[in-house]
Amino acid sequence: MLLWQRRKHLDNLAPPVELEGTMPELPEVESLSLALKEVLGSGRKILRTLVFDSKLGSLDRLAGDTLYRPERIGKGLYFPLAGGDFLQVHLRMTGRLLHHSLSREFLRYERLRLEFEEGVLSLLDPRRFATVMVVETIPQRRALDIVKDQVTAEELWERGLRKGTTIKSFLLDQSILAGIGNIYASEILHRAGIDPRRAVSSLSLTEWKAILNSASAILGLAISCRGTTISDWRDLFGRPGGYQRYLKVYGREGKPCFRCGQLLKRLKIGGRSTYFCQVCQK
DNA sequence: CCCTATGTTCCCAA
DNA sequence: CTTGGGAACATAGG
Repeated sequence: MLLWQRRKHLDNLAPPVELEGTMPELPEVESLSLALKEVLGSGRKILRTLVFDSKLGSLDRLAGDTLYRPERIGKGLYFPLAGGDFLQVHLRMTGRLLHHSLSREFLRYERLRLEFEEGVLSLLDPRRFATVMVVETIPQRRALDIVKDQVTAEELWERGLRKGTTIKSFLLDQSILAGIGNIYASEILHRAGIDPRRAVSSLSLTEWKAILNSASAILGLAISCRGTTISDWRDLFGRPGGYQRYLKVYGREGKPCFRCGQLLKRLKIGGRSTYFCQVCQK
């Protein structure tokens, strides 16, 4: 409300248009990245920048610069700028990007708008956790990315031997494996038949191969579905994703396992809800 | 009022 | 040094 009033003071746009928020993991951010590559082509000049939330800091220097197709690193997006810097975007819990042509309407939860000769790129974020900043370099030391890199079971097994945590927490550790979030971690372990409470150091090489196969299949399918829409995820053009119909355990506490019929359990691991089947996952 | 939430960071304790 | 717990960020929905 405050944002809208401030916005209204700045410019003379129509009242807010209602649009929902999001919550992106690797497949969702990858879907945005692929769509942005189409939209931005070989680079698009930013005609005007509108910042509606002072939490984002000053992004004035973007106006007049050229925005190029982004690279996804983990759950983050890095857009090269003509000047050699990068625009770093992380959507956190509820951030969302929308490409549209509603040049005169202020969108609900809109925090940032980049205007191009054709179209508008907006950041929408109800909870205002998303971060946008201009940085000089992209991260050099990178975590392993199951979609972009040739990750082997051997290297994960070896990394896991030295850790004193659970496989669930290990999969969510962004400094080791980039991009896996809370939904896909539960799904990956169910498909692999691994109990999320297992000590990561106890996993065999064979079990790691199962986890890696599971992760590749699930993340790949989720990308081709343009992500998972449980409540309100939408892609760059406002369309829902399709992976929700493939979810086997996430959000299904007390419902029967599709594989064995056992009622699914939920517990907290590392402070996050974790869904699994006591029978299928050992 | 209670609880939950697809993420990350920070402080503190074991 | 590591790990986990809890709080924080801020808002909506059940």
